Amino acid sequence: MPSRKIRNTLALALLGLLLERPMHPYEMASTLRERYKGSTFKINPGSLYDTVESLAKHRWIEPVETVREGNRPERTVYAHTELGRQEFVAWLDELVREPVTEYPKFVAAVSYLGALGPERARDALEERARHLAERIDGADAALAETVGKGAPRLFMIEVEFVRHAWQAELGWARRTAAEIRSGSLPWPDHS
Amino acid sequence: MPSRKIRNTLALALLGLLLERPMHPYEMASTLRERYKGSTFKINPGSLYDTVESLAKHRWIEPVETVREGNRPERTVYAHTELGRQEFVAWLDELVREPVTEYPKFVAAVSYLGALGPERARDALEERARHLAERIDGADAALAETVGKGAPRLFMIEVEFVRHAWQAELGWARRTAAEIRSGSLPWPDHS
DNA sequence: CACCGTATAGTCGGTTCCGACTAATAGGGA
DNA sequence: TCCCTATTAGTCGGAACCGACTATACGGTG
Repeated sequence: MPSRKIRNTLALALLGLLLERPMHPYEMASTLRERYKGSTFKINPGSLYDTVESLAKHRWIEPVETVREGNRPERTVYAHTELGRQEFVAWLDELVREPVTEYPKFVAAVSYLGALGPERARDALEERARHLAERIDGADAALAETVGKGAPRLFMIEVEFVRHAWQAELGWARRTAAEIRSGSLPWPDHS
Repeated sequence: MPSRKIRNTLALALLGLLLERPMHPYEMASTLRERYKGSTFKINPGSLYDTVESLAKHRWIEPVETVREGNRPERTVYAHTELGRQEFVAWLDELVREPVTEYPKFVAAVSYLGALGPERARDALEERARHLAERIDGADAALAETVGKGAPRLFMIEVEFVRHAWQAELGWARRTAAEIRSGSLPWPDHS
C-alpha cells in the first residue's frame, strides 16, 4: 500500500506549484529553475511533459484552458484538482516520515574504495572535501542573500538541510583521509 | 568529457566483482546481495541482464564460456577485460573526487515542508528521527559483527559512511522539530 | 514417493527518463 | 531594415529501468 501511482518527485514539485496558481508546463519549469537553481528538482524537457501527462491521467491536475498567442502552438494551462491537493499532502507527509533507501553514487564508490589504493584514495577524498567546502560556501551565500531580503527561513529550509548534509560528508571525507594518512585505517592487500 | 558511456552504478558493482573472478550474471547478483544486503546497490533481475549486456557491448567485460548443467539453460560466464579494469579505476576515482548533484526524495519533500503546517511537520520529522535511529542501530550491529569476525574495517567502510550520513540527518531532523516546537523557526501563513 | 517450499536462472513487455533537436518570437545592435 | 542571439515552448526516438512472470532443480516431510 505504500506504493503510490506516481513516484517521480518532479511531480511533487509541479503539483506544489499548481497549488499556488494555474500554469502551463513551460512556466512550471522556468519557475522551478528560478526558485531552486537546478538543485532539489531535476528538470528536463522530456520528463516535464511526461510528468504533466501522468499527473493529468491520474486526475491530480487538469487542463483549464488552452491559450494561443500569435502563431505559437497552443499552450495548455493546468490547475490542481481537489484529489491532487489531498494526494500532495499525503505524499509529502509520507516522504518526511519514512526514510526510503536510495543509492547515491558516492556510496557505491566508497564500497570499492580499496581498489584505489591508499594514496590515491586519500588524495581523491581530499579533493572531494575541497569541492564540498565550495558548495557549502555557495549555500551560505544563498542563505545569507535570502535572509538579507527579509524572506522567511522556511523558504530556504531545504538549502539548510542540504548544507548540513554536505557538512557531514565533508567531515567524514576529511577524517577518513586523515585516517588513511595516519595508518589508523589499515589497507589490506589489493591486487 | 566527464560523461562516461555507462553511468549506472550497478555496472560499477558488477565490474568490481569480475575483477575478483569470472562469474555468470545470477552469481554476480547473489554475491552482491549477500555482501551488501540490498543496500548500496539496487539489484533487479531486469536491470542486471541489461547492464551485463551493456558492459559487454562496450568491451569492459566479455563472455569466457557458456556452461550447461542438466536441462537448465546455458549460463554465460563473464570476465573483465583490460579496458574494463582501467575504466573501473578511472570511474571510481572520478566518483570519489567530484560530488555529483543528486535528487534525494527527502530534499524534495523538505522544500515543501511549509505545506504540512507546523504541527504535522514537527510530528513527521520526529517520526523520521525514530526511523533513522533504528537504522543507525542496525548499522552499528552490522559493523560490530564484522569487527567481531576479524574482518578489516575497509570491508565495511561504506556502512561507516552511511551511518555517519544518517546520524547527521537525525541531528537535523531533531533540531528542526525542536525549532518548530519552540517557535524559533517561524511559520508563514499557508493557505 | 508425491508434495511443497525454496533456490537457481533468467525473459519480456511495459513505463519512465533523457537530452538532442526543432521552431517561433522578441529584443537589440550595426 | 536585417541579422544575431536569447528566450519561449515543446517533440520525439532511443536508452534505461523495473518487476511480474516463467521454468527447472533440490531438499525435506508426512
